[in-house]
Amino acid sequence: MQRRGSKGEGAAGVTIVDIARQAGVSIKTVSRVINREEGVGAEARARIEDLIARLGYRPNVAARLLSSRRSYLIGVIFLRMGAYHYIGEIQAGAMRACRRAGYQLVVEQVGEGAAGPRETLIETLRAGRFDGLVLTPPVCDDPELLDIVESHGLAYVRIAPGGDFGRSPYVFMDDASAAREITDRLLDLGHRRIAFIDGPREHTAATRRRQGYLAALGARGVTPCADLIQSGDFESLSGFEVTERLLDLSHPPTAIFAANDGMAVGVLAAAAKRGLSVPGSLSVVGFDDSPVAASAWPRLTTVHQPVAEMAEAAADMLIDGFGDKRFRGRTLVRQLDFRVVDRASIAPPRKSASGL
Amino acid sequence: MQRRGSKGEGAAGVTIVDIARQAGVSIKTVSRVINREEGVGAEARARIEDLIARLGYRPNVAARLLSSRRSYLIGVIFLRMGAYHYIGEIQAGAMRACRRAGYQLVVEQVGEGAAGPRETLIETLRAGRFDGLVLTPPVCDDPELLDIVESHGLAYVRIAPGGDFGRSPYVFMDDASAAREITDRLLDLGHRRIAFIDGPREHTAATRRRQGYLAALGARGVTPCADLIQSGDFESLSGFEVTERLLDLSHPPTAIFAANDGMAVGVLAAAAKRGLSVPGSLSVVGFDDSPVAASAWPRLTTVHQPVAEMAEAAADMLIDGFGDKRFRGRTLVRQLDFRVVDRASIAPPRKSASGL
DNA sequence: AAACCGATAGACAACGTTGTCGTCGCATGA
DNA sequence: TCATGCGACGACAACGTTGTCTATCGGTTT
Repeated sequence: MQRRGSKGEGAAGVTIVDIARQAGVSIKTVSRVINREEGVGAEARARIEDLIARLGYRPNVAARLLSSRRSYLIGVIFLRMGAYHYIGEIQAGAMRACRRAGYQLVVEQVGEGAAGPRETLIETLRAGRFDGLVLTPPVCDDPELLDIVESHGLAYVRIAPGGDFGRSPYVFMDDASAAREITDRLLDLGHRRIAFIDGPREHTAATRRRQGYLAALGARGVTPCADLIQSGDFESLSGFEVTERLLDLSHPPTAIFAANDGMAVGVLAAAAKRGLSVPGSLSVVGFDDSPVAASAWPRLTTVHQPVAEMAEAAADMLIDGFGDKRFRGRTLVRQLDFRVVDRASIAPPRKSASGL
Repeated sequence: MQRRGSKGEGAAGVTIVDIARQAGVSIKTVSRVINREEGVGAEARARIEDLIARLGYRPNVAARLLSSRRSYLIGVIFLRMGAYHYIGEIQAGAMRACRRAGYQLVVEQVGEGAAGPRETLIETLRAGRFDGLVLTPPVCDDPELLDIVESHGLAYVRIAPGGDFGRSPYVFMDDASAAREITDRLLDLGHRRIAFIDGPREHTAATRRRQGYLAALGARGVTPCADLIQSGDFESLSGFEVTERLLDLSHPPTAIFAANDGMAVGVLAAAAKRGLSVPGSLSVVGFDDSPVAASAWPRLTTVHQPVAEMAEAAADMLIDGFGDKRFRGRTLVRQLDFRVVDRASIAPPRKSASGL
């Protein structure tokens, strides 16, 4: 039928048949070696492994899929990919895990264009054959989408889900502790009037960050002042506007903690507009360690989320799970550590304000 | 052999055989319809198409690949994915094209970890079966990597390559014209002492931007002053430092054009530090329309690169090319339009300076 | 009327692997 | 001595599609 593709490469096109013939065994035996199955003698195994290495043999993914229904494909699902800064890191992390285990990573985006997330997800799942899925926020917080995935009988791991924790394996970071720790930084410097800019309600991580903030204040006996807790929508403009209100207060804050970096940049902008130096006259911290945090001015003190590591762990859990009868009933959870990134946007409060 | 997977879904698992049986034709005829081949009567075709739609049949990717060597997989190759802000847009764009044509997008990263880009690329190409590749900078500017791709006989399209233009199809944006146009904005406002902050030498786009800047000055008869052309490294800190030097000049610039947004933010910071209002006392423009540009203060006037569109066009070219005997000898090029994003960081120069 | 044609369609093998089942040789225990 | 069991391995079908080759049919040309 088809001619053997005449690649410019020597090694390409080696099949299991070639190995079998040269090793003087059946293809089934070679298959057993590849898949680490029992029932192959030590010397035959050694001979075959040596040949595989020498000829640079790689199993044909398609044939494998066709025969065994395992695709060695893991999908990462995003909602509107352009919008999030962390997608590169997620992919990089997931890819590390995939490559280690001989898997490939397929990226999919749902909810772009005319069709809604539901439709595109169904379409995606039908078209591609995935062994498992890594679900990112906010996809992983939509019960309806989870239903769809489950109805396809697909294994999946969520990254930083907002709730419904019993439902599937997931990886997460302790937002509350991180928020508490970065608030402590401010407290340690002597700040007492610390404002908090919340995120949108549906973003449950923002809520956990607020709780951490409150816990830190509580632990030092600082009573949180309602005026100082304002809500934003994670966009920098909201950070800007809220800050204007905050600075107009009769007794303005000496430090502002924004629940994400985007809003923190807005805080910086509002301060710049008023000629208020940061961190001299106002300290600012963000959350996420997004790229803007590093290029903002001054460089933003923030919390680094181990995004790549979370994705790597998620993919690892998925791959390990495949051996395990597809997660049957087990619920796995992995927590990863955050890190406070000390940069240049915080300093002790000016005397006048700190005195009190 | 294997039992038919008992999916929770009705439609999954429909094969070409089911369609053929219900339509009362052979599987080959169905195959012809799917692949838009000739030789099927109108009514048979209609009947089959109807069945395909009703049963929600999707060709099995693996079987197709195995049989025809077309994988319907397009790879996008990045170098260190975490590092660039535009990767989400690139993927989103490429995915649009893929989805339209029934392809899937596989993301790959080279040069991460111990192994160099060379090794990981070879490994990647050997493991995955791609129909074609979209190469992003700086991968697409490494002749050695291009050699590897070519030696595998793979079709590829480059996005914004820096040189070696005859070598393959590519898509690009006219950096020079864009730089010229944004410089004209400044000139139109009356600025004559316009500084330019260059990028790192290996970044060929920076060079083209500088040429555009020079061309704009030349067209108005403004002689560029060597003092006003300084080099940076695309990081915001370098923008800050260069600006300090610039502002210390006996005859400082009234406007600064930074070759990317990151450095432009640094310019803004340096101005803020000196209490120089932007755009009142100093106009600033950047390039790229990266996320920081929109959230900086004041919001940065910059050039929007059609990143998503370029990726979409690249994937389209690839897919179209497959029909065409794999690009045999043809060199295709597509140019996409930039757009100057007018925001709040430029204004006419103060009288004292503009007079001259 | 014979020969030929193009349009339409089907039979069958092939792609490269894994799953199932069977066989062989040899050691073990009764 | 003979069944019994076990470890090592092979034969063969199956996965779902496409490529190649061949057959049928109605109409046109000679």
